[in-house]
Amino acid sequence: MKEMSINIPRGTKDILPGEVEKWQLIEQKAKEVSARFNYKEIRTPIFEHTDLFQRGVGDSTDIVQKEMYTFTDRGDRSLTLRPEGTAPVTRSYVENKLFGLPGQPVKLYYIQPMFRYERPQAGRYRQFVQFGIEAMGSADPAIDAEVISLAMTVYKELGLKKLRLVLNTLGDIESRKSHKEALIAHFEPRIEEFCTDCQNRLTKNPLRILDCKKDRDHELMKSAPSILEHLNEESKTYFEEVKSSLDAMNIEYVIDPTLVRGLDYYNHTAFEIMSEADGFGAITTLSGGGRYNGLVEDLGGPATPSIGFAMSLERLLLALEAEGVTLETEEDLECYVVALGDEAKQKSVSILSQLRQAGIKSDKDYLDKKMKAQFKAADRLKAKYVAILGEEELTKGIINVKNMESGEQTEVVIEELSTFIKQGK
RNA sequence: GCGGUCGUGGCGAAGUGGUUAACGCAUCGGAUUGUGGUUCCGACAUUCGGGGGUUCGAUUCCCCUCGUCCGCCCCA
Repeated sequence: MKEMSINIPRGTKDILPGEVEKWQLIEQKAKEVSARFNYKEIRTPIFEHTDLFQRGVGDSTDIVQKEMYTFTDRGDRSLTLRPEGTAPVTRSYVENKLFGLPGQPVKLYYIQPMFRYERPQAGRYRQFVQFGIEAMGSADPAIDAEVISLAMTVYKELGLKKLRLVLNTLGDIESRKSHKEALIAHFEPRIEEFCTDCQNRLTKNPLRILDCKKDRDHELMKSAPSILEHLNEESKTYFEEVKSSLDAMNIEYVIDPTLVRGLDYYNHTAFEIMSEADGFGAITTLSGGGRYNGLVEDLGGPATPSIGFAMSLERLLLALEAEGVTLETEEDLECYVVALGDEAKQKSVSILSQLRQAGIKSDKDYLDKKMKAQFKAADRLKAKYVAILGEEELTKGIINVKNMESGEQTEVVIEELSTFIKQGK
């Protein structure tokens, strides 16, 4: 590297040919499954007003406190590269009055890059791509199950097997309040025994103490009041119906009462899908989601019960690799045109054009290589056929077509080259 | 924000305080003139992330810096 060269920003990645085909494949799968479940794509801007995330995601969250890419534009507006997809989609839903569309609920999906300022490590990047869906305008527990099912379908159809669906409920506002009070009462007397993070969490969001990895073995952790004990009848019933809908689809899950999602807007159903593949790394969460019945209203829209999830495509790719799933992405060349001499080279341009117009994947040499080197190039590109054009062929008005697998060579009238190759398929 | 690891040609990877920095892969050229995948021969780092210091002399020792990868926090 020369000292003047500029390299890629930390936590970002170039996706080069050879790798990009895998992306195309999983994106295509996400889109196809979404369409099958009747979700429509939505695209929102890469940046939004900073306020959107402060209000939507929550001021107390790590995302807002320390991970946002925020900048001021020339008009002195504070803007932020979106760190997640739900707040922007909700903003758009409200702004474009999608609640007034015929055909409710509104079911949307997106595949877009997200940005968070964090130290990169395996499965964590500063720019990463999330595929996510939002089902807005229904409080039917069956749609919670549909959302989960959609995520699982994408994973399973791509070939992942070692998956673990973790399910929890955070209850409605009333249940959460009751649980929160119980948690504070439980931890407060002995909070000095916990890490400083937990001490801060006590007042801000005591739910997250349960999520602490440092103090997980503390005796108060095990005896902590569970949300499940504080669910009111309505919340309890809701959770039961989500579970029975999952059962009806034969989707397995484990209940984890300590599962707490990191964003403020969640209530009722919360879930995460993890990879249990060996050697996956420290971060095992492939996707996470949950219900957010208050968010639309918080952002100025009508009360709109909604649920969604987001999955990281980077982590999906890691999981596929960890499970040894190979994606079929190879596409060989159909025909390579070898031209010898100036006249043939000129002619090869129109021949290539003929092939490509006929839909045949083809190429030629542009480095003025000798015949032997042209063959090597054709070989490396795994060309099925090589069409050879030299002086002899030119005078006869034909082209020699060699089948690279069999070695068989055939004289073909130039005008019939594409027809000949198509027949060979 | 904290901790660990590493940084030699396009890639992988040896190496030593001191004349020409192994090797493998890839690439390019050649092995009698228009035919590939095998084989053989040849070419390919004035330079060891960057800067400074120690030294007669550093890629190898020290400091700083940048970057990588991994982990913590938290998450997708």
